[in-house]
Amino acid sequence: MAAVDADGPNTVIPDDRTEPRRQRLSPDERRQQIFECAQKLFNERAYEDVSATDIAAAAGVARGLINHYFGNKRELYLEVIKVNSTVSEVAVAKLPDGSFEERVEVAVAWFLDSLETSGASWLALGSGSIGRDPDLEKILIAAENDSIELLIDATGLAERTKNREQIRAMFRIYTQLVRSGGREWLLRKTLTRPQVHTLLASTLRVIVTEAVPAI
Amino acid sequence: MAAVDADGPNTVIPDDRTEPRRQRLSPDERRQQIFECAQKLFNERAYEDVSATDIAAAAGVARGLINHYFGNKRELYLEVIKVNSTVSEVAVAKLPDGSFEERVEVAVAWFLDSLETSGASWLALGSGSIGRDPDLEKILIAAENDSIELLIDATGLAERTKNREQIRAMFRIYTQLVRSGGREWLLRKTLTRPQVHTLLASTLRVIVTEAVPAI
DNA sequence: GTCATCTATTGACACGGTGTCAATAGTCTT
DNA sequence: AAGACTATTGACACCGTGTCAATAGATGAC
Repeated sequence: MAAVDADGPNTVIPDDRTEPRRQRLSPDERRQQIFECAQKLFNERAYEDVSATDIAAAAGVARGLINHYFGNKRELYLEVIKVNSTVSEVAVAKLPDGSFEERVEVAVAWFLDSLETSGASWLALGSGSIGRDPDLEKILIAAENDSIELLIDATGLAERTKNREQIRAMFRIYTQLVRSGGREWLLRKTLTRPQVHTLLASTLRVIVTEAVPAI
Repeated sequence: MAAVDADGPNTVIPDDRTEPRRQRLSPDERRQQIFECAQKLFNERAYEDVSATDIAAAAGVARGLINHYFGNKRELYLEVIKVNSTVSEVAVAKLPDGSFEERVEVAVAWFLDSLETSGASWLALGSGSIGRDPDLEKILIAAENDSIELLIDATGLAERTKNREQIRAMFRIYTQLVRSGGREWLLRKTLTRPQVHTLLASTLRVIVTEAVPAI
């Protein structure tokens, strides 16, 4: 336990007895308050390391109230994840018109650029501490979704509405390749940027020309 | 609770009373037997969905015996993971002499096979407590290294001693592709096995034919 | 201002999971 | 066949979850 301790609620109330011991809020407020406490705890520790009792204590509330508002612990957790994972509306770089190969080159270069500039902390977690820092992780997930849309644009698959979810899945796989490629280049320094670039570009091409058509 | 039910042991013994109700085995045998039951269950379901009681029931044994032999449930689980993710030398030996394409096909098929059999135990790795558990992490890194050696063999790069560490790096990147591909196939179920197979095979080919030579 | 009503909130309960440990009962030795 | 050794058991204590009738804070009526 970090900040909140024995005494209970986040907003610590002095021993003033003007406040009733039982603080009654509107359902919306209470739900929100519990949610925020849960969010904080789930961001600090893993799911199984956070007990409903912990959340209730942090919110200064009886454990049963959690079930009343969220059904069960898992549902609360999923709601936290959901909110954490919502895609931020970040403007994605506009890709130039050009041949397929050119657009792939530009997309890969863009990936590596953004890795280089803003990716130091981003890469750090992938290797060892992926569950440790969910704040970073949620940014990652949002970035991943953005990346997928970028890839769909870059590879000219935007019109293909048929098996969109499967195409997304393939690109989601590919983003992992980008991530681990960046790790070898920037963190372990086993590969140079051109080497990683070659690897990423050729795999992206082959995914679009062979794997996607196979859907 | 799938196959084995109320009555207990895997090797069902008829109501013949010649067998003592308590079957005493050598520690090695018993340990092995419990281990195999645990392995089966952990491959079918996730860690938290398999209770020690389930394992004990499957083995036809008192629950306490699990703790006696393995300490606690988590240690037993780690041992299963360790064995599951250890690449058997058999697999390497099975790589046929043949064209490059054939060997790639076999290697990819082998990867997917071992993913499929490892099944649910693989689930816990990506989502859950990876950074939090150094023991688990160590096991996984070792397994990754084994996979890399397998890939070097399969792709006929064993002789190439020149930039060995860079080749390793590229295959390390590739193993992440395998991992996330498996996740889409087995966990998210967004892709079918043939689809993932196509993706993995074509990317592996292109890595060897384009990315590795570029070193 | 007081009362009645509504409902947010509580706390005790049942249940299931885990790890421990003294007691029990196969098996092996002599 | 008796005794020693130890594999195996089963009950116990503890912890976490979800449920639900009871409780008490707030709100509106008068």
